[in-house]
Amino acid sequence: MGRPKQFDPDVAVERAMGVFWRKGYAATTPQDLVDEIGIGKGSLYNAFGSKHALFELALARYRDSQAAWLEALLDHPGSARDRLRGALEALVALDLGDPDRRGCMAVNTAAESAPSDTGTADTVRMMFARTESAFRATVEAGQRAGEIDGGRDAAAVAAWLLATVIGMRVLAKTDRDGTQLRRVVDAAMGAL
Amino acid sequence: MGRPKQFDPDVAVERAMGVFWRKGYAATTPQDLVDEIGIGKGSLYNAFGSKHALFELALARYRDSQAAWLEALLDHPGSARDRLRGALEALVALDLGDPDRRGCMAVNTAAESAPSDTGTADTVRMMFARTESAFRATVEAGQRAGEIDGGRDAAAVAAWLLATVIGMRVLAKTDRDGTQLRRVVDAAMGAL
DNA sequence: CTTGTTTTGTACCTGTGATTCAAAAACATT
DNA sequence: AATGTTTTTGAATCACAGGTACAAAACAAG
Repeated sequence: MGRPKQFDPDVAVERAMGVFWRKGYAATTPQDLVDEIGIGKGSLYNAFGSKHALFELALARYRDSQAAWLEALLDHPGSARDRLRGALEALVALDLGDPDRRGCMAVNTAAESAPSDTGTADTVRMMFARTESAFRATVEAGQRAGEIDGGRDAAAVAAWLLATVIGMRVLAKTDRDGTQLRRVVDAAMGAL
Repeated sequence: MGRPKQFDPDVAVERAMGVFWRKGYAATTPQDLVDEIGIGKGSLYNAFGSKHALFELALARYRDSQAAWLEALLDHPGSARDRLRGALEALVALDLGDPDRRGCMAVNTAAESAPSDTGTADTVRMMFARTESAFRATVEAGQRAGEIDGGRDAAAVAAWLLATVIGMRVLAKTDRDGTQLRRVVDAAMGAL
């Protein structure tokens, strides 16, 4: 059945994800990719077809891992408010801990490519929808537990939390010391 | 004093702003720019030096016009809450009214270029700071008027409003019918 | 009307982006 | 060992990005 691959495509997608994440789609060159992945151009195009196809794989992988990460965080034991605060603080720590300050790959992609690239826009929308759903479930749990005002529209609160998080992840790219981000978390939790 | 320019540099910067705004920095070519501005390449490079220099001018123009627009909105008569809601709704209308769904050029730039391009990152930070200041002044006015809880940290609330707006402008690029955006406004005002 | 200055249009150039191709290499099957 | 299939390597391709060079053109000053 032919010569076996000398590299793991999953690893290659993951490395590609790192490059696209840091540099953005348009600014990433095939040379950047082969340098990072450690394979030849022929192998890359044989395996993935095009830069854009590889990007879609990388973005889908980002979406899945990121969404799972957030969902796991919100699924922790504890009160709904604590879980929400914990998730926001974890996001702040994640963004501030990244020496490259890449922010969120989905947000970056939305800003760079949507709506002209409908394929990636769909993937981004999908991730936003998953995030919003996770927030909504937590908010509704908080309402049932009496921690959050039941009169509020949970769907609207979830959309607002999503917007807050997206904004934070953009701010993470320009905020140097993180005070701005921490303020956002405090004010958001105070407003909840 | 030499041959006079056959084009208005201000108009040229404004048109360049439109192209960069729609396509992003990396994806915009000098050819795109001369096509849109309607001048030759020689004139473009003679007048502006480089693609990047022109981008900085375009971004600075965006920052000034956008910040002034928001400040004027928040400076309207009426209660602080009404002014805040009015500003958010105006932003929603602005974003949904754009057939290209370009969102906010500063946000797009932050996502695409910060923090690797420190020059543009500074311009973006400057615009964020102006926006945050305008929000803060409005929030403080609301606190003095008793419309907003005086116990809240106005700076934190302003940062949180900034994050909310940034998030909305990213969502504007993927949200098709605008229901998501309107929900964000409702929930944010309800939480204030 | 000459001179000096600045702009303009066109041609040009170098590098690289994205992709393809040919041929050799590494397997499985028979 | 011969064959068929798939991958790898590395060169080659082709267009275009980003910018430069230069001569002609359009002005002001004297």
